[in-house]
Amino acid sequence: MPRPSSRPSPDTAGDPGTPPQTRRSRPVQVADALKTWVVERNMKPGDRLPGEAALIERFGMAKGTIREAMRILEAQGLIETRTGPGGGSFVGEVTADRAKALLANYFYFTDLSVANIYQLRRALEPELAASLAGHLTDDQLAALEAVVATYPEPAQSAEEERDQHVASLAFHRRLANFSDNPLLAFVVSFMGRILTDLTVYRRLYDPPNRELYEKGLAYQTDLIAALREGRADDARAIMRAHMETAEALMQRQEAQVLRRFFAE
Amino acid sequence: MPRPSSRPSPDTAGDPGTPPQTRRSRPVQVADALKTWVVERNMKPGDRLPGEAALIERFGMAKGTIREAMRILEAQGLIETRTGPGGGSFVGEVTADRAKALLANYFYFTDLSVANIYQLRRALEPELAASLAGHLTDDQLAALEAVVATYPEPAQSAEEERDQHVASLAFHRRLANFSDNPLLAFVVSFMGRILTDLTVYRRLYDPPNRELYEKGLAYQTDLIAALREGRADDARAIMRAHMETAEALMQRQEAQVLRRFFAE
DNA sequence: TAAGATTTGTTCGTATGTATC
DNA sequence: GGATACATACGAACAAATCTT
Repeated sequence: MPRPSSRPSPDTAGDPGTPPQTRRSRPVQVADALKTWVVERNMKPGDRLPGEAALIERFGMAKGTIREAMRILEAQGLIETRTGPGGGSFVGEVTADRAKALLANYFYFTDLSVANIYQLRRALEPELAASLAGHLTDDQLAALEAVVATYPEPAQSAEEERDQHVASLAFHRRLANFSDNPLLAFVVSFMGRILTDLTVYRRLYDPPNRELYEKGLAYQTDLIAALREGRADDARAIMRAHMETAEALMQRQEAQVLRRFFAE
Repeated sequence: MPRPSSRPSPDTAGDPGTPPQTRRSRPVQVADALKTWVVERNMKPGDRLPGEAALIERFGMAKGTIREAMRILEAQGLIETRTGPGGGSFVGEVTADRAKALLANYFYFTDLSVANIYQLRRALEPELAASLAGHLTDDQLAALEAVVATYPEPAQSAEEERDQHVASLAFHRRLANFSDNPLLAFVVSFMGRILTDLTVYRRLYDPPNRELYEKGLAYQTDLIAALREGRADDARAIMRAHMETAEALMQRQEAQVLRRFFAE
């Protein structure tokens, strides 16, 4: 049964002014078309896209091609898909987690050092703290205090020291998410994620430095007080000092950032 | 011709300890498996992955399923695919541009204001300038001077003012890419991209403010001199002052960040 | 509970396009 | 130009998930 092969040739003569540069596959074309379609109609997360059958008809392409296009959009977090009646594809909000995972893949190939990350933390987190001073609700302050309360005694080993550092990072990520600046929140939280998930702590010998530990934790109570009382300059100074301590802790543990892909 | 349908049931009884949470589709499973495969074997960009036929056999799945998996990886920039003899799929480095595009999609749903972006620019770019002072080659300095040379006369209209601001952003992005800190380079460059591509400038009336313009451009020659002579503190101060001027310019023009999806 | 309807998910076989030799 | 090796695309059937009755 010979099919008519009505598929239009990809290089249909015309359009000499726009060299197609890298000729894009059909699934990519469909994905791009759907993207602009969503933008033009100003669709919002949750709005439904045409079903497979409709898209097959509208684009005049086979089911497999359409499905590949949907997987492309899904991989970027732009749509979600459900089976069953009432199912279909829907505009999906790109979550912060997904955006961080996609960005982490970039840094899989472009390695980061602890020093690289702390250059940004030193610049950003003091500003974050200052901008939050006097703007946190009691609930938010309580949430921060709850994190502090989880810390156990001073670390007895490098492993415990690591655990405490991870817990401290949770404090910072929570703080970041209180910011009303989405970009600042994202960048700070992203660094926290990298340091939490991707960092290996090498120092398995030598006793923990108790003084360094206490300096590393005491700041949080002071910081919360400054935040509550709206002392922006104090909050900034406290955070700045802490960043230096934290970086020293990381260096002392010979921490390294690992290479890894992220799924979702 | 009845096919055997030897497809294994997705919920093959066992494994009660690991509730599969959100059951993942087969293409996603394949994509994840390939990701860990690449990481475990420490493969590098350009290394070749098994061909379609091999993957079909290894995973025991149909061609369409495998192809959807490849589109997922491709959409994330993790592989590239070529047709023809010697073709196939290859590990592909995630480019900075692609990472920025994926990240920009996140901020499509999480709107940014000019003030949001400048909060980070004020914190980061002075540090960037300081860290670069005394570390740039003559070629790099010449490249910066070349950008400065492209600026025309003081703007006669808000439109020209916009053009000059865009040109100035190019200066900053170039500077960012000279950094040996990939994270800092990425964040600064990303902000430059957003401001360049996504910003609309509203002020179409009122004469440009000549004094503001001159302050807005003179800094670049001073900055280059400070960079060349290794005066880190000066470079920081110059950049800091410029950031304030630039933000004022944006506010004066009532600039706004647009919503838009990015393709590649 | 069960049956039916609806929509995506997966498979198989075949044909076509593309780059290399 | 022809042969080869690979990805790309098509179409029809079947499977699975999920909602409704």
